[in-house]
Amino acid sequence: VHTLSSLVKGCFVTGKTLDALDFWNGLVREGVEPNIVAYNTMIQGFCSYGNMEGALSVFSHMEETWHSPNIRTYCSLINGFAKAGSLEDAADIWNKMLTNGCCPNVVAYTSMVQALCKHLKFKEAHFLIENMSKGQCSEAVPTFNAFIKGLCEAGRLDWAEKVFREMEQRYRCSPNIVTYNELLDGFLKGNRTKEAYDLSQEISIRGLEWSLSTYNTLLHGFCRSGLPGPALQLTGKMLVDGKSPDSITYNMIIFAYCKQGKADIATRMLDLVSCGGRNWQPDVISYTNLMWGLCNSSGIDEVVALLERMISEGILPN
RNA sequence: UGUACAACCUUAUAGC
Repeated sequence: VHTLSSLVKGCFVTGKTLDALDFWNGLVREGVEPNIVAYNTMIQGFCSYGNMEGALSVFSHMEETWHSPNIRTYCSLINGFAKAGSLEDAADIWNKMLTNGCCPNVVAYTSMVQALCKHLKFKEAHFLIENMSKGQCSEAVPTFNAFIKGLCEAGRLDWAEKVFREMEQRYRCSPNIVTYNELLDGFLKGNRTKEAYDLSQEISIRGLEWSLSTYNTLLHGFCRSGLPGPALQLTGKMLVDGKSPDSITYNMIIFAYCKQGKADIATRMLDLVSCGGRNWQPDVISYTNLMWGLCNSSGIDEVVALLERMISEGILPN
């Protein structure tokens, strides 16, 4: 059984879902009796690819053979359905979990809050959080983060701010850098620049460290507002602070140049950063954006050439 | 020796 779990896990992490299924079917047919770990590995594997039919079929097999799911099983399924945007299915699993006498942990709460937020059920999400025990609340940063993100995305910034204050004062749960990044992004996208700035200062005051996402979030705000000065200043600060840009950083800058009609600069930037010993590889997004930029400023030939270059580098068009 | 990357943040686009 241990071998089965390992094989299945290996197949999933390398993207070979079908092989995972083959191993599973083969060994089960030969009389290997899957245990809870093997079942969870299979279910989590399917869920991580959004293959909820696959996950459910394993789950049914589990029920038919009288194997009890544990909290990990339920978490995988709820999270899978939350990501797939299926609130009803997530709620079904949640209820089944309670029926079977399995108590939700903070991971389960986080996924369920996500599912509710996707459907703008903020009152219900709040109610769910209220149900958590005191001890759970203090450990539930991701749960509050999921809630805050949902509120920000829906433009309910004031509500998000309220949750931000309450999580600490009422629930004794200190925000982390992710919490700050989400709010920062929310304020920037809502054009509440002053509050965004204040918040960015508060991070260091509170003894937290800016993450790469913090820089990227701010950079995106500057690029979006067409503020090349602050944007360049921030990339400078990034390097001084010892943070290496990633694909998100590069793609944002390339796109910003394209939007300004400066596809030539964007092209040079891509070449500069990806060639000559640099370790960045442009991805589909980089190329797509650059092609879009070239469409506006160059001839079709250049665009086609870039497309061919992308394909020759082993990146398939989406 | 097996689920141990089970949950939370940041980038483009077209179509519907």
